[in-house]
Amino acid sequence: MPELPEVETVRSGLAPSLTGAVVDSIEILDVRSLKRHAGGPADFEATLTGRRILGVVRRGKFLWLPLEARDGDPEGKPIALVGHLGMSGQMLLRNPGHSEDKLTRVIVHATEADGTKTEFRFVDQRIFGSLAIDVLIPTTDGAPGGFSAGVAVGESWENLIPHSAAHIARDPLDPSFDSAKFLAKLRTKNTGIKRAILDQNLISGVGNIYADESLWQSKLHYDQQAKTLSAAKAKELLTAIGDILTAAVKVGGTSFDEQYKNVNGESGYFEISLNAYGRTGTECNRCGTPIQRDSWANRGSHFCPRCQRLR
DNA sequence: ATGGACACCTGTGGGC
DNA sequence: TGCCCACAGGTGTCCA
Repeated sequence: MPELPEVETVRSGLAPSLTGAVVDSIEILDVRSLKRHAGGPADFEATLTGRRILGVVRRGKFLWLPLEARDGDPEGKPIALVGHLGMSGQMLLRNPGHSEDKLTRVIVHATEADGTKTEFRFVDQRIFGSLAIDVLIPTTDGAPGGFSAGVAVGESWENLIPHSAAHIARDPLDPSFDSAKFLAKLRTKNTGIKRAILDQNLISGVGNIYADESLWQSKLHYDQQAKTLSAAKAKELLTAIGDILTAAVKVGGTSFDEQYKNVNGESGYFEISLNAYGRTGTECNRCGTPIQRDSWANRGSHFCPRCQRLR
């Protein structure tokens, strides 16, 4: 469920507590949450325990925590704890002794830089999300691997990205996002516009909610071929994406059920301003026509059949 | 390069 | 109340 604004809300919530914190111990309640860790649960625990966390970084929907190097690291390569929330993941910070959170899969016990004890709890209903330790490699453009405003320890990890996230394009809130390059590439794509903006190799961070919202905002049908967009229309769409993601980050992400929570276990409020997603049958806020939901690519697409015509 | 189907999972809500 | 089906914010892989 979480898209860029939800993941950014989690990132900014984790950073003050976890930057500079040291991992004391790990509790693995469900090994399936570690399925993307190549070495298995025992290796995960051994590699993470005793490490200092250097920062909290995000690109698109991927989060990672660069870890302090130590003797015995394979090939002396820097590593990070990489997290993805999948459809239903949550990362909660709890005081020791806090009541248990349902569907908790992994708990990392840590001591913050000021000595405070804390618990980082990875909660995930559907287990499409994961935690894994991965090597960090240099970014191809030499710029920082992702977004990590604020506190940090050192900068040896700055221009690196986890190997498992290296194929993910920069997101539109990344200072190193190249708008001109994205727009040019978008207009060569021989595919529908929604498919294109959901392609994390082209632009990252956009998921089903914000895709539908951005297309509604710029009056585009989800199946409109990307290559038919004028330069101006493509730019209008990118502006809508940026504006909507920014607005959603400001209110702490979107949530309409128990599945998305910030690190304190609280929900966001963006649902009040959704114009298309989840509004099947209700009147379009622009023209009054009922919003339609089509089955599309094994999921749903919400749009106004009058404002967003296929051309 | 593109797209479709499917796999990975659990939980909830609606209809009957 | 119980059962079955549809549906849910994502990603990766295999196969035409």
